[in-house]
Amino acid sequence: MKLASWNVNSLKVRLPHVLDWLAAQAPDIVCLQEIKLEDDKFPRMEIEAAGYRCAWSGQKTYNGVAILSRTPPAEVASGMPAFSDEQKRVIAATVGVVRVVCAYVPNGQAVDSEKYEYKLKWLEAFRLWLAGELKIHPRLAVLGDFNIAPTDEDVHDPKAWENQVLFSPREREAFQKLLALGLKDGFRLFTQPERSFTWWDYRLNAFKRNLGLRIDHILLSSELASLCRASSIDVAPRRLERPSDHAPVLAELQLESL
DNA sequence: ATGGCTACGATCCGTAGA
Repeated sequence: MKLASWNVNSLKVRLPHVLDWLAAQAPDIVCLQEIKLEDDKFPRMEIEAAGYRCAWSGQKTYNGVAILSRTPPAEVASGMPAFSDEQKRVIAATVGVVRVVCAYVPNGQAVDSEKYEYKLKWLEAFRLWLAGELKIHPRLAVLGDFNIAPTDEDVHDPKAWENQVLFSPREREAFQKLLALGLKDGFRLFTQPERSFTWWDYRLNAFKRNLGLRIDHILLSSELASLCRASSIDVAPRRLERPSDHAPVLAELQLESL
């Protein structure tokens, strides 16, 4: 089973890229972030025609998340019950034997901003909610744009990014606390190329120069981590005309034994 | 030089992203 996460930065603009990518990679489950669509504008027909069923939680202009899967997503839930939020950042669904959480963690804007405090509060609520979800669903996969580069390896220039949003100590600590729930960073279960990133600024030719960050992640519960056979970042969509600024991250699970 | 792109919804610039 192939799982993927991709911040598409507007599903309206990126739908052709998404459809091409589904055909090229044939993932079983895809979590999308920043779809930036109201619910009634979701391109359900086009995605179903490509062989996927969908669950989504959208809003106008900002945020919005979706889960696409070959088999229909069941027990769909959006948001976190104990954290009321206008912003559509979380959707969860059961696909086969796996519980999937798709998350778009707040960006945080700048370390001295209100949005940064909101990000940290959001992450603490997320941690508490995931702790409960893990107890109910031992086969849990948490995919999304975390807007946190966990370690120096995940940043093209750690010195320059020191104390900046996306890499500040409090954010990285919040990320480690998610891992402390018993989740594993799927990408780091394997030896990976140096300078592996999932996001590159649109400016400064950042992609061509590989000036990126690894901020999109697939976190796996212990049970799923033990079944994970590969993980990678597909940079091909970032090379296309009018790309998302994020590339998809993938993980493969061997579930036949279940 | 505190910018540089891109998407969006508002108009022909401001907000937000990361």
